Amino acid sequence: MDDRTALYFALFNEIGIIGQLGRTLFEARLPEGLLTAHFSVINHLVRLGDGKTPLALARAFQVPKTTMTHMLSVLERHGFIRVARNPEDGRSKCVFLTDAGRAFRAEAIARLAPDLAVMAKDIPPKTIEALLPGLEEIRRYLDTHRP
Amino acid sequence: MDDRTALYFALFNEIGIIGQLGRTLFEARLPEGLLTAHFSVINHLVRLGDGKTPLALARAFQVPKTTMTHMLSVLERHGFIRVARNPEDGRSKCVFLTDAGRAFRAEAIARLAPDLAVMAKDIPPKTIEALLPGLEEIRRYLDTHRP
DNA sequence: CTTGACTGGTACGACATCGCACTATAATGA
DNA sequence: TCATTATAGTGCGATGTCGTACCAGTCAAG
Repeated sequence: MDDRTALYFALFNEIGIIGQLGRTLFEARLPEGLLTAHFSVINHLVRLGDGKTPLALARAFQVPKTTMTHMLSVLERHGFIRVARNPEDGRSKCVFLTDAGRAFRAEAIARLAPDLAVMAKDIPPKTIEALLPGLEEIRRYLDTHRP
Repeated sequence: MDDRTALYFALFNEIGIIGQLGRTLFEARLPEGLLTAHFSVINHLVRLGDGKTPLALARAFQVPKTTMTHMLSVLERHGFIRVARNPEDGRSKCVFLTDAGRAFRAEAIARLAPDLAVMAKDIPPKTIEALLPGLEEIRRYLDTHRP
């Protein structure tokens, strides 16, 4: 493997490990039976607005639509979302947040915050700020160059 | 959510998305039925030496030992590893790479290299080099502060 | 030794993810 | 209009992940 390949390979390796460890850490703070994947959907709807269709969400998360169907059913069972038919397209639906959904997100973030505060003692905010622009650039690249 | 929490939160968010997109990209280059998780185990054995026990691998990847049992059975079925009993502990086993396993890793990397070469046009190696130290620092922190 | 606690691995069941096939609705075009 | 094609969502089966319970082997106390 040549040096350049090794460099990019190392990047994805580090990111994969951090993602795994971070996910495990976060899920230890979530209510029983809820995963990071579920939180991510709620978080997405809060940040970018609800009313999205299931297919739009599946595309945003780069998962098959069957996976999204299942995730939404879990979220609906917990009362975090409400799924209504799409008035503009009879085939489609629209996903709306409920108050419980917003509360779930707020509480999950509040539960995680202390861990991040501890982490900040070892990894100062300056380090994070320095990393984010590069990571965002890579994310944008991958997002626009999907297979 | 206060600014500092938001900063660290954004970091894990970006890393999660990049991990997801990178994984999808990589798996499109792997043979049918093999996932990044399987490749990672082989890659780990090549880089850090084989002969590890299943439990040591499970800890290294931060997955339950039952998950590792399953992953190893898949790799053994493909002929990529050989599992022998541990001469030093009758309860335990040792995992060894086969030639097919090393070949699988080499081919997977070769298949991914062109994608990385294309990526390098938009995201120069300099950017990656600038990111890696910070990411490694975060990875080490999380690795030594597991729940 | 023998007993009791501990550790490495696995069997099994529950849930998550995902590909395939199918239905219902929409859009297109002859 | 009506037939064809495309799109949104779901049911189902296969596989991956993981918690619990269990067995076999090890270790430590006595």
